[in-house]
Amino acid sequence: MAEYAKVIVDISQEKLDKTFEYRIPPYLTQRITVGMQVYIPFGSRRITGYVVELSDEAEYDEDKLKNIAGIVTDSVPIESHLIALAGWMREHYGGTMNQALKMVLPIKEKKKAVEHKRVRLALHPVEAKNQLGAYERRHSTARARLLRALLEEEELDWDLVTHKLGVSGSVIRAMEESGVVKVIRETQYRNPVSHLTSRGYGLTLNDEQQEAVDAVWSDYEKGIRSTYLIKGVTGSGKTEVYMELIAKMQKAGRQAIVLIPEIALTYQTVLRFYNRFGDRVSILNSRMSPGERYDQFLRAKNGEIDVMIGPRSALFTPFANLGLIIIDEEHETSYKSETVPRYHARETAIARAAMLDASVVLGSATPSVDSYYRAKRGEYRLLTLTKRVKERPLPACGVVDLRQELREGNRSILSRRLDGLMEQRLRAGEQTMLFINRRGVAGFVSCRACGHVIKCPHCDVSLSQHANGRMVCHYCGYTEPVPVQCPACGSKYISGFKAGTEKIEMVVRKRFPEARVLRMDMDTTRGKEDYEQILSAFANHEADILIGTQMIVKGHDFPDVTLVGVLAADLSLHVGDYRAAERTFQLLTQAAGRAGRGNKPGEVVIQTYDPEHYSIETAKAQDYDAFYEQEIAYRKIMLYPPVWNMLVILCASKSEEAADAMAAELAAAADAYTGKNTKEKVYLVGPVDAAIAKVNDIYKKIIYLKAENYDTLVKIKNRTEVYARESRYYKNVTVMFDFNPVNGF
DNA sequence: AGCACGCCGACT
DNA sequence: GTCGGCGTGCTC
Repeated sequence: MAEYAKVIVDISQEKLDKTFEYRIPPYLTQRITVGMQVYIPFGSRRITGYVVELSDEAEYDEDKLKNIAGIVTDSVPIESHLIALAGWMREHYGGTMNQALKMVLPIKEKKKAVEHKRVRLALHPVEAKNQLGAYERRHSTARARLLRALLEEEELDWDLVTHKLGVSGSVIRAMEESGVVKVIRETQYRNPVSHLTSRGYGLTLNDEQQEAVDAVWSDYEKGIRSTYLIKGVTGSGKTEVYMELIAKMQKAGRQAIVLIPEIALTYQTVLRFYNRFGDRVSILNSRMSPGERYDQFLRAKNGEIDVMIGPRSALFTPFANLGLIIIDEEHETSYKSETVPRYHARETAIARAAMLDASVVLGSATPSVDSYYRAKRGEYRLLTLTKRVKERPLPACGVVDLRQELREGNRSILSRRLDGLMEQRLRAGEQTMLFINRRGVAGFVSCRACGHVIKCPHCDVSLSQHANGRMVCHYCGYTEPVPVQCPACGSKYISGFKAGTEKIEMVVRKRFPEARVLRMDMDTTRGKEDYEQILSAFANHEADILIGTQMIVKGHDFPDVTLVGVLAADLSLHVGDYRAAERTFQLLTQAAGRAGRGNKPGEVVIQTYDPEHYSIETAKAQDYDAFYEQEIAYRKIMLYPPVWNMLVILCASKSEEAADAMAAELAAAADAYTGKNTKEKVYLVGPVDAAIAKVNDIYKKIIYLKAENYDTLVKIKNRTEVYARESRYYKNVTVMFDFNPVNGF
């Protein structure tokens, strides 16, 4: 029986991100297991923590060990494997154990939802002024500082006070006790999800669908657990395959998790699952409060449900007998977390499945290059669906060369072809969607006459325009001034590309004054409701033309849309990262998929300065395999993921000197380490400035490492992490790690 | 995070 | 001296 326990303190603070060792009193040895929440004496107080490890021997000084005081019984006991999974995530993605645990565990404290603390002036301004005088006379600088700020603005954010104003928590508490300020703790409650009822119907599968089900199920029955990639064209009925597999799992007494991109988690999608599984299904979404999320997790834990549908975070649903994890639209970049731990749901799902003897099914019409590569190598099993359940013609897809347009005197955003087709649609009472991909476009520099894009001579990525009139490579730091003439054709029409949705809206309104136009982008969609509202208004044909960024190309069916225009397809091609071509192909394919969802045939117009680029040519032909072959060849030559693996180390600091110094130290440390300790070749680039070198006065420096094996990079990360913690800059510099980044960096 | 401890300037 | 404020460091 284990006598000692390692406990992680239940406070999310980096300084406390380590385990503390406790002695297990004899009366508890039988009951304590990994994952339990326990009461522990900590300094002079008593707090709670989680048991993360049991051992027979003490590592820490035996004399200093204290006893575990008891078990927290009203908390939901958590599966120990979720803690193991948190450990795996921490190891593989960096960050702290606490951050990983917070991600994985159902909300810890039952009552306390997200608490937002604010500091408020509790006195009349007149009294406060007197008090301020008193503080100043007493030289209570911190108190005076806070009070002065509160006289300007009655209520301040707690974080703002503690960080920006530099007033510590103890000072605020003292002032609260003397009645000068009041700390407001507000919790946000939100409405629960509406309930649906089941119509409980089964379904018949076609041959292909049945084969896919059989492939997975026969493996399952033989005790084989694997990862399956279902590559199924749009409309081939992947969801039916998922549901059939879930039903089989359900009969076998095991549960399933279905991950769906948040954006596709619509009423219709959920309804299909409800229709099949009734109230054995639950959903999770980002609008739910931690409490609601906790309730759903509780239901899963209590065995009230068998299927959980939700975005990335639903992966951590605490099912007792999880048998299947499905990831729909597995190519979606939203499966990669952008906050620490920067985990990828696909990889993490596979890790969790391995711990629980479960299977993983990935599905996509256009799989990620990563997954397809793994499937082709036999790491995943590839299953293909080629037949469309409802036979509908693919939309006709045409490419317009914008260089040609310019040569022939058309300088408008709309090509003549697109313009003409839009007019036709308007007359026919059909709808048009115009799509511009603007995200992450850090101002690449291109020639409007010949389409030439200025690239880094060393890195094969486009240079980004910076405010100082120079262009910078975000991979190696190479820099040169923006040229006045195009180096390829000599034209003076060379500049950073800018064309926003607002500008397009203006142009369209002017050109088609009679049309009803909707615009959807970051500016018009403040909240989730705006988003839904605009899309449903358009779906109800309350407008003729919808203009938007990538948010309009995902989810939602618009039966009356028969024309989709992609205004500048290459915009996403020149974001300086190695996934640009993949992202472009995916976006074009999705955009094309919006045309002709109803009975009328659709048409797609792709406008571009770079019509010969393979991602555009293959998207036009809707030929995934052709795209994949070109793309994987490029990744192989450049040793980019998935062929090799990449680790990005980010150093962020308010002080540029500190960030530079830390980055330099870490680069040197990583370099020295790889030279000595890894047999295989490791490439290190940097430190260089991040794509956005300064955000909110925080400077960002980046180091890139490439190695064939992921584990090598994990080792380097571990080594660097330790090194960073020992550095004298550690206090002032945040160090983050990102493996195989997906959304640029 | 929160608490004790110890330093330091101001005041009886 | 000593009182109170504020920064620092530690918590198994």
